[in-house]
Order: sequence, then C-alpha cells, then structure tokens
Amino acid sequence: MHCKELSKTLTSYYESLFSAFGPQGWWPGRTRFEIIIGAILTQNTAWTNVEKAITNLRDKKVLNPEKMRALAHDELASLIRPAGYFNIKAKRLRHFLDHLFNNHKGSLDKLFRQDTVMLRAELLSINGIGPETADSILLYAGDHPEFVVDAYTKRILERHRVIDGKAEYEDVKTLFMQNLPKDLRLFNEYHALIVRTGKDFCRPREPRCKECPLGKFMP
DNA sequence: TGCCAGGCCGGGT
DNA sequence: ACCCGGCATGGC
Repeated sequence: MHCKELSKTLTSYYESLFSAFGPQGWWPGRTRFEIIIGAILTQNTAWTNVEKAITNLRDKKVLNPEKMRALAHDELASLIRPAGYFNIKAKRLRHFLDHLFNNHKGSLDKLFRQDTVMLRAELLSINGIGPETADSILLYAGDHPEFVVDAYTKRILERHRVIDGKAEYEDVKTLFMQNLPKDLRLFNEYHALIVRTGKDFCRPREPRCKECPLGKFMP
C-alpha cells in the first residue's frame, strides 16, 4: 500500500543519509561477475573478509565464469577460505555457475537479458541464492531496480516501530518499493547507505538506536 | 575475550 | 507455517 507520510519519511531519511555520507560507489566490484561472486561470498560475512577471498581469486586469474568453473571443489574452497563458510559457499558458487552454463551458455548477457520478474524467480531457484542475494545481483550487477533489504534495514525500521520483529523480507521490500520512485540510482545508494551506517548506529544488542538518523523523522 | 558480520538451507515440529 | 542448528573466518 502507498502511504504519503511513509513516502516522505523514507525520502527524508535517504536525503539525510546522502547529505551526511555522500555517494557510496556501490557495488565495490569491477565486473558484473565479480559483483555476483561478492554477493554470494558476503552472506552473513564482513566485507573485509570477502575482499581477501576476491583478491585470492583475482591473483589466481579465476575471476571469470569459465576458469572458476574449472576449479576442483577443494581448490575453490581454499581460495575463498577467508570469507568463511568456505565449503558451503564453494558449493553455492558452483550452483550458480552450473546454472549459468546449463541455461545461458555461460553468458551473463543472456542471463540478464530477461524481464525482472522472470530473472528474479530464476535466481531464487538456484540453491544458495536467497532473496537478498538475488536482489543484490539484480540491482548491482544487472541494473534491475529491485530494493535490497538486509538485517540492518529491518533492524532500523523495527527500532522505530515502522515494522515489528516478524516482518518478512518481501514485506519490508514492498514497503520501500511502494513508497519510493522506482529509481536505479536511488535504490543503489539507499541500500549502500543503510549498510554504511547500520554498523555504527544500529547495533544488534541495543534496545533502540538513539543515534540513528531516522530518529529525526520518526515519532 | 566474546560478539558480530551486507544469509541461506535443511530438518524437525 | 514457523523454529532452529549449522556453516567459519577475521576484526574489534
């Protein structure tokens, strides 16, 4: 549903964050493929650890679909070890690669050259790609305007009683998409700014984030 | 030192 | 439809 007050609130919050912290230059990856790999590796993991894994992959010159797919499981797992969960993530990378080659001849162009709804469903069908990873891939690698929701997004809205603890991913995503213009640049920067600031202003154990900029706009 | 990080899956109730 | 344990490294 569309709510005028909520639209103003979410827009004000974004403007406040953008004024304070500026453009974040997301996604921090050089190619579409690197962005996809990063999106999988950063699941429940600090980005600094993912960077080490990406560096290993680049140094080994396997940061492309063909070369990465040719790696044995143990070798791939070893390279991404710093990102944590390396065994399961090696499998998840392989699931994506197998899908890419089995359905699109290994071509990211073919993968992304579909309408958003079909493409999102397809990504979600891959074992290891859930809603946040799918939307991150869509927005940051595929330029499809999907809003990305993460733990910080929920936590911030929850602390300010916009949502309750049992709000699900799709509910929160709909909240943003129904109350903001469908703008690629806006979605890109908004999620990046939430991640950038959530770490500092909305810690998990605190009952409420007093410093959170959204506090200025919420009752 | 324990807590946390840009989730997701599989099995159980 | 929930709920929960498992997955793992590195920074503060």
